[in-house]
Amino acid sequence: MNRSSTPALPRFVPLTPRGQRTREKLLRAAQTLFGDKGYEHASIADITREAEVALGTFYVYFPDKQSIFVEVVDELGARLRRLLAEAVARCEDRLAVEREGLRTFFQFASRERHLYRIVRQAEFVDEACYRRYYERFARGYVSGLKRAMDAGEVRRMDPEVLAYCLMGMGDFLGMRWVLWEGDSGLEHVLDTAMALLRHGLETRAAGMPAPDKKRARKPRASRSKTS
Amino acid sequence: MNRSSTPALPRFVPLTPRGQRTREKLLRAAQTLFGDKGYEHASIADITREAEVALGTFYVYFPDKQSIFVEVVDELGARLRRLLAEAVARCEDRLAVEREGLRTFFQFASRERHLYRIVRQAEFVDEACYRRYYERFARGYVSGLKRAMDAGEVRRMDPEVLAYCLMGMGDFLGMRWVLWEGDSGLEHVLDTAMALLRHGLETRAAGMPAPDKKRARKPRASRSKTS
Amino acid sequence: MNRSSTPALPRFVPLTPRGQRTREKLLRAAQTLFGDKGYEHASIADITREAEVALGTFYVYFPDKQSIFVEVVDELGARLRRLLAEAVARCEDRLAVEREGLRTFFQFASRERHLYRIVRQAEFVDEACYRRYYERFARGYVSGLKRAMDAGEVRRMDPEVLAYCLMGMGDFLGMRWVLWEGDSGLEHVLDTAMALLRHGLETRAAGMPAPDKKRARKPRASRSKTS
Amino acid sequence: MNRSSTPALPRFVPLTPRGQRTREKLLRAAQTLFGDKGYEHASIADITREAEVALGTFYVYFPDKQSIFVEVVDELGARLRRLLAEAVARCEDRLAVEREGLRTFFQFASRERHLYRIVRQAEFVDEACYRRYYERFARGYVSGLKRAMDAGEVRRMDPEVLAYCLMGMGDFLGMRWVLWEGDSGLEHVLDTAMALLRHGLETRAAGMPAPDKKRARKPRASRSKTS
DNA sequence: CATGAATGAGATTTCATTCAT
DNA sequence: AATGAATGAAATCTCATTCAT
Repeated sequence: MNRSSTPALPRFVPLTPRGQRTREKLLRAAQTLFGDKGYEHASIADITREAEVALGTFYVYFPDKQSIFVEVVDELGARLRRLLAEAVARCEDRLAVEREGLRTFFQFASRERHLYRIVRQAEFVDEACYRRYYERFARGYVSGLKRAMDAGEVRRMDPEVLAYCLMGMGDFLGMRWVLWEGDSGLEHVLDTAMALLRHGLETRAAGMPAPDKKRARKPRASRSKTS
Repeated sequence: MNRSSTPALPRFVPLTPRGQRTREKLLRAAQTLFGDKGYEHASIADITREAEVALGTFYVYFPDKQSIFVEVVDELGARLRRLLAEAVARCEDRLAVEREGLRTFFQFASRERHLYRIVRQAEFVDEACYRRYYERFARGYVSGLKRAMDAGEVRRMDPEVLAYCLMGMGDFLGMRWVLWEGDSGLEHVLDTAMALLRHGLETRAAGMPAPDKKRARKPRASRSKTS
Repeated sequence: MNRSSTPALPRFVPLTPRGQRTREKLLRAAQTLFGDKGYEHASIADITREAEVALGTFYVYFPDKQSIFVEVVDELGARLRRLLAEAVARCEDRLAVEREGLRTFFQFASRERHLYRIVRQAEFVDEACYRRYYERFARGYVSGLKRAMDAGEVRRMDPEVLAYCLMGMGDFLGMRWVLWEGDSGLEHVLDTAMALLRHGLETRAAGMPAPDKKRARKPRASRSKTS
Repeated sequence: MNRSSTPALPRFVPLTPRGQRTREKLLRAAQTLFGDKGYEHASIADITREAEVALGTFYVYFPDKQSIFVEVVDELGARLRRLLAEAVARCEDRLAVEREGLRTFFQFASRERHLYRIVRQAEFVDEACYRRYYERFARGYVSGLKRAMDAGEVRRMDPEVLAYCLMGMGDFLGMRWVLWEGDSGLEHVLDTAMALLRHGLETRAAGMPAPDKKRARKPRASRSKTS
C-alpha cells in the first residue's frame, strides 16, 4: 500500500544558510497543512503557497511528497520525546514520571493539535515511519520502566507490554480530553489515570480484604466521586 | 477538513432482494478495499470491480464514497460491540470481563485486520463517524464499569476516564501484537495487562503494606532538576 | 451538433386512457423541469420523479430525451399561437392587434416563465424545432400583416421582415420587463412600443416639417417624458 | 439553475508572455467550440485539444468551465460594442446610426457565427453574464437615443424601452437573415427595417394626413381572424 | 403497461511531478 | 537556487438508456 522509508537521515547534502531557511519554511508549512487538511488534501501547491516559495522550489529540497511527510513525523516525534525526557528528569518517583509524562503529552498535543492527525495518517502514508514513531517511544519507555523495576518501584512485568498499555492510555485520553473536549478537566483526568496506575481496578485497598460484594454495594456509594 | 455525517441511516433503500444483494456486495468489497489500500487509495472503480458490478451501480446505492465508508465503519463497530457484549455475558467478575473483552477484541482484530486501518482513517474522512465509533464503545464500557463499581468490584473513579484508559490500552496492544506482530504471545500480553489492571504499577502485593515511599525514594531526589 | 426533428407528429399509436394520462403527466413534468433547470440539467430521473412514475416508464412513451423536449416546445408554441389568435380576433385595427398581441404574449410569458428558457434552449437541442417555432409564428404574422396592408392599414413593406422585427421587439421587451423585471410597468412599455409602431422614430408629426436640428435641441426638452 | 458571476475580472493572471499566449489560445478555442457545439457539448478536453495544450493546462488559467465561458461572452460583447461605437461615429443623423448599427451587427454576426449561439446559451450558464451583456448594450443605446432626443432627431419616448425594441429587432433579423439564411438580401432587410423606424407601421406618408381610420377599417374588421 | 436495477461512456476536476528558463 | 507553466493520469460523479421481471 505504501512505500516504506528508511529511518530519517538528512536527505540532502548540506545547504547554504539561505537554502536551510527555505527548507525550514517548507517543513513548517507542511506540518501546518498536514495537520489542518490531512496528507491527502494538502497539496504541494498548498505547502509552497503557505511557505511563500514557488511550486518548483519544493522539489529542490524534497524528492517527493511522502518524504516531507516522513520528515515532519520524525521531527514531531523527536520533539515530543525530548520534552518528555526533560519532564521525566524532574520527577522523583515512577508515578510522578507517569503523571508528568501524561501532562507533558497533553500540553504538547494541545499546543500542536496537528500531532494526532499527522501521526495517525502515517499509517497510510508510510507504514515504516508510523511504526518507527511508536517503537522509538516504546524503547525509551521500556528502559525507564526497567530501571523502575530494578529499583523496586514498579512490579515486575513485561515492560514492553506495559509500555504499550501506558502509551495507549495516554493516546486515548489525549484524543478524548484534549482533542475533542479542548483541555477541560485535565487534572481530574490525570487523577483518575493515576489512581488506576497506583492501585489497579480492584477495590480492596492495600492490606485490606475485598468487601463482600453482595452486601457492600449500596453503603459505599455515599463517598462516590464518579463524574 | 471533512464533512460530518448524521448517525448512519441507510440512505438509499433498495427495494428488491436483488438490490439488497448488490448493496451487500458493495459493502463487503468496500470493507476489504478500505482495509487493504486505505480510504484514499481505494477508488470507487476498485470497489465495484471487487464487487463485480459496473461502476455506475455504486451510485445506485450510495450517494458518494464517504457514505459507504461511514456505513462500513458503523457496521464494523456494531459487530464488534455485539461480540463484546456476548463475551461479557459469559463472565463472572469484572477482571474476567476485561480479560475476555481484550481477548475478543484481539480475535476480532486478527480475523478482520481491516478494523484498525478503517477506523483510524475515519478521523480524516468523517470526524463525526470516528467519534461516534468510540463514544458508542465508551457508553457501553461506562455502564458496565458503573455496575461493577456499584457491586464493589471496581474501585470508584470516573468511569468515563477509566473507559478511555482501557480502550486505549486495548487499542495499542492490538496494534502492536496483533497487527504488527501477528498474534504471537497474546496470552502473555493478556497476563501482563491483567496484572496491571489488578494491582496497578506498584510493587506492594495485594494485602501487603506498601513500602515506605519516602524512605525508598529520597536518595534519587537529590539530582532532581525541576524547571 | 444536434439531430433535427420532423414536425411534431404524434409519435406513438393511440394509447389507452390510462396511458394518455401518464404521457400527459410526463409532458407536464418535463415542461416544469426544462423550464426550471434547463434541458441539460433536467434528467429523465428528475422528470419521472416529478411525474410520479418509475424511471423506465419514460421510455414507454418517448424514445429519448430529445423527443419529449421537442414535443414540449411544439406544444408551448401551439398554445401561445392559439392565445394570440383569440386576442387578435377581438381587435378592430392593426395597431390594436399589435398591442393586444404583445399584451397577450407578456401575460403568457409571465404565467409560464418557462417559455423563454425552454424555447431558447431549443437552438442547442434540436435546431429544426427551434426554427419551426419561430417560422410558424412568422407565418401567421405575415398573413395578418398582408391583410392589413391590403386593407391599407399598414404601409407596404416586406411582411416577413416586418414580422421578424415585431417578434424581436416582443421577445426582448418580454425578456427585459417580464422575466427580469417581473411585470412592472408593462402598460408603459406597451405605450412606448406602440408609439414606435405608430410613428416610427422621427420627430416630425405627420404633416409637419422636421424641426431644424441645430436650433430645436433644447426647447423640446421641456415636455420630456423619459423614465 | 446557475451560479452568477461577478463582472468578469480575469481570475488567474498569467505572469509570463508564454502564459499570456496559452491563455489566449484557450480563449480562442473556447469561443470556436462553444459556438460550434454549444456550451454543454463542448468539453474541456475539446477546448484543450483545439488549443493544442494538455488538458490540465486549462486549469492553470481558468478555475472552471463556466469562467472561460463568461470571459468569452464578455469579450465578445466588448468587441461588438467597440465596432458599433466606431460605426456610430461615422454617422450624421440618428437613422443613419440605426442603419449602420444594424449593418455592423449583421457583418459581425456573419463573420462570427458563434455570437448567437454563445450569447444565448449564457442565459443557462451564467445568468448574470447574460444580463450584463444586454444591459451594457442597452446602456450605450440609451445614451445615444437620449442625445438624439435632445437634438430633436428622435421623438421623445422612454429610451430604455426603445433600446430593447431596437435590440430585439436587430437580434431577430440577424437570426433570420444572417444565421438561417446566410446573408442573403441584407440590404433589402435593412431597407425594410429603416422604413419601419422612419414612419412606423401606418400608411399615411410623412406630410400627408392619415386616412380616416374609422371609415376605412370597419368593413373589413368583421371577418378578421388572423392566427 | 410499468418497473427500477444495472450499465458504462463521458464529463469535470485535482495534483504530483517535470523541465526549460 | 528558484521559478512557474505545462503535463496527463486518475479520481469522482452523472445520466441516458437498456432490459429482465
